[in-house]
Amino acid sequence: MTTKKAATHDPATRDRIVRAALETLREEGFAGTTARAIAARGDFNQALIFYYFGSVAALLVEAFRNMSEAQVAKYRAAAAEVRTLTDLVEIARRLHAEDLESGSVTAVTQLMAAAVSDEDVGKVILDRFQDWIALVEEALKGALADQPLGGLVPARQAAYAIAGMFLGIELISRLDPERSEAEAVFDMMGSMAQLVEQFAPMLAGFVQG
Amino acid sequence: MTTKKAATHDPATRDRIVRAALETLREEGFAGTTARAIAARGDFNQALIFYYFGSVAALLVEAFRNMSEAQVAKYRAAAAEVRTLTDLVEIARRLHAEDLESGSVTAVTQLMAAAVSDEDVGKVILDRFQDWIALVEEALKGALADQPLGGLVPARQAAYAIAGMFLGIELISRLDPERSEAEAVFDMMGSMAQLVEQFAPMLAGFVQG
DNA sequence: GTCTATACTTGGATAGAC
DNA sequence: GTCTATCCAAGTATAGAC
Repeated sequence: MTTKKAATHDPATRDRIVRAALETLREEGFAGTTARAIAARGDFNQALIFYYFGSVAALLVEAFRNMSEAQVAKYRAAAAEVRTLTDLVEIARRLHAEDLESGSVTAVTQLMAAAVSDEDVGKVILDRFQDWIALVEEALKGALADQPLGGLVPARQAAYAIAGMFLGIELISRLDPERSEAEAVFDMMGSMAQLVEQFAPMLAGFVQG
Repeated sequence: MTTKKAATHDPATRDRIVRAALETLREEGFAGTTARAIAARGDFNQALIFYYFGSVAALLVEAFRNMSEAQVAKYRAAAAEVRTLTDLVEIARRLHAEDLESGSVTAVTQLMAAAVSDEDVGKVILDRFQDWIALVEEALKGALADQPLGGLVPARQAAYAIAGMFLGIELISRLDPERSEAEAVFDMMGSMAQLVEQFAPMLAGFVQG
C-alpha cells in the first residue's frame, strides 16, 4: 500500500508529451498545435494526450507551467549575480540570446495569443510575467544599492518598464531576420549604464551638498 | 470605357469583410478567426471571403495592412506634437490607453503569433514595427533637440528600446485585469523625464566647462 | 497504459444557381 | 456580385481491444 505506483500515469510518458507539446508550439504555432501534430512530433499515440491531460488546451497549460518554472529558475540564478547596472545589461543581453535560441520567445508569443480564447492560459502567463518583474526588481535593487541616488528610483515601476522592454525587444527581434539591431540596442544600454555609473556620483554631490 | 466600374469587386463589401475580420481577430483570437466566424460577425456570406480575397490568410494580411495604416497615421500626428521629453511620455500614455481601448493591441498579439506559420503576415507586421520605431526616433529627436547633451543619445537604438518597451507594456497590461500598474509606470517615466530636464543642464555644464 | 478504429464536428474552399 | 449546397481535409474525443 505504501509503495503504490501512482495509479495510472507514467511520469516518463507524461514528460514526453509535455516536451512534444512545447516543441510543436514553437515550430508550428498555436494554431498548428493539434493533438495529431503533437503526437506525430513526439512519436506516440494521439489518444494518450486525452488519457493524460483530458484535452489539448489543458496540456498546453501544463506544458507552459513546466517551461515557466525552468526559465524562472534560470533568471533567478542570473539575477543573483547582478552587482552593477553594467552587470544587469550584460546579463540581459545573454538571456535575450538564449531565449531566442531556445525558442522560448516563440512559445511565449503563442501563449499570449492563446490567452484571448482561454482564461487559464491567460492566468498562467500573467503569473509568469509577475515573476519576471519581481526578479528584475530584485536585480535592480542589487544594482542600485551601491549607487548614489539609487534610492530615488521607484524599483517596482522601473522593473515593470524594464521587463516590458525586454519582452518587447525579444518579440520584435524574433520577427526580424536581421538580428543585429537588438545587439546594437544592448550596446547602447551598456554605454548608458556606464554613463550613469560615472556621473551619478557627481550629481549626488550636487544634490546632497 | 473610361468610366469602367472596377470590374467585379465592390469596395463597400470589401470594406465590410475587412472590418469583420479585424473584429473577429480581436474578439476570438487568431485560432478562432475562421471564414465562418468572420462571415457570421459581418453578416454576409461565407463564400464572399474567397471571392474577394482568395483565402482567409490573405484576408488577414490585407486587413492588418489597413489597420496598420490608420494607426501609423495617428501615431505620426501625435509624434509631431512632441517638443519635450515630458511631452513624449504624456503622448505615450495617451496612445497606450487608446490602443488598449480599441483592441488593436490584441490584434497585434494575434498577428505576431500568426507570423510563425505565415511568412506574409510576418513581413507585414515587421514593416509596421519598423514604422513605429522610425516614428519614435523622430519624436525623440524632437524632444532632445533643445536638450543639452541630447546629441549624445543614439536615437535609433534608443527608439528601438522605447518602442519595444511600449509594445511590451501594452502586452503585459493587456493580460492584467489590474490595469493600474501600467499607469504607475507612466507616472514614473514622467517623473524621470522631468528629472532629466532639470539636471541635464547641470551635467552639461560639467561636461562642457 | 497504450493502440486501433471510428464517431462526430468544424473549417477551407469551390461549383453552380440566381 | 451574392447565395446555396456541398465536397473534402483535418481536428477532437472516445470506445474498446490488447
